[in-house]
Amino acid sequence: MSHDAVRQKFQDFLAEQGLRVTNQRLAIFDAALAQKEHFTAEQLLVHAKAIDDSVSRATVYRTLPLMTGSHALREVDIGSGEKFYLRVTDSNQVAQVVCLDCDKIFEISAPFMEWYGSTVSLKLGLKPVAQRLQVSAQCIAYRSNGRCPNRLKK
Amino acid sequence: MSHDAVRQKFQDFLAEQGLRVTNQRLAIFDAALAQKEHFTAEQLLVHAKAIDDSVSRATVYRTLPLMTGSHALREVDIGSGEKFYLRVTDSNQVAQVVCLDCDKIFEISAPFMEWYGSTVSLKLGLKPVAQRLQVSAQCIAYRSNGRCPNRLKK
DNA sequence: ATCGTTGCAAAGTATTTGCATCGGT
DNA sequence: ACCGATGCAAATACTTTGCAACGAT
Repeated sequence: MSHDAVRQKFQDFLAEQGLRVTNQRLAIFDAALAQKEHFTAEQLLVHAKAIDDSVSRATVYRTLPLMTGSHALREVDIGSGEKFYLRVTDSNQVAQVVCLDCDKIFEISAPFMEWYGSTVSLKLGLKPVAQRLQVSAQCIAYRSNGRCPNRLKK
Repeated sequence: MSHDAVRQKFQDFLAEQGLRVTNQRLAIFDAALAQKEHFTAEQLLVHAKAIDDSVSRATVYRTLPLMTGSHALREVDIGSGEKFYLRVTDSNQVAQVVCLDCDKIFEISAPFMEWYGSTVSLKLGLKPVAQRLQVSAQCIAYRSNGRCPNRLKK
């Protein structure tokens, strides 16, 4: 789906919910969709401010649930204090592999997850809503020579 | 394994690390192992205080990593702000099913998880350390008649 | 002209830390 | 006696919220 189509879908979502289409919301939306990798609320604020300087941190936090609610973004929680977000491309059947050395998050497909969630939830009398699988791992390269090929920060 | 055996293992772990066996650490340990269900740091503080009133919040937070490090407890993060802990009984190959209606956490076995973690991590050049699978679901009973059989709070 | 939306700063929530004192070894 | 461990309160990190001004419909 093109950017414009996804953008339109977001605007339709806002309309359906009786919410207004504001410049700030669109700036945050465009900034979010431009990200190729996982990003935090704080990083999104910086990029959104570059588009529209009037965007505030509060509005970013208030807009993120709207974007996940309209399925434009997916929330990725790796249990590290802050939450990450990622543009929705394919399906929800993805797992995250988090490198403990370089903090990089890899997304990989996990086609069996949905089946598993359904099977197990129904057995408990529950209706599955979402599932997530996260693998924590360490760089083999880092272990052996002290350098992590994917290292970003620190 | 009996409580005494696990307790001894914890004390051995402390000794190995050059750490001291204090009354506070033992009170926190005993309180944690007495819990049958998932608990938070705050809940653990209450129970540990009942055993030894001198236990403080800071010591609970400082002791939790020691207990997970010695594999007496397992950390369970459901992405809800606070972390949960659970006594280790069997293996690590368990997944959590979280009911969005009643906040109850069900633990279920997921024997394929470890295989999956290894396969995928190695493909990325990573050494798997841990994996977790979490399914979010809703009570079917609650959806239909407004009551959740497992409801605890709220 | 409404009434939802915004920015700001203050508040909230979960957890961590500095420091003087305490207590295991 | 040494030096790690503790309680307390302050600090931190991320996110949420109250409120008066703003702006989309």
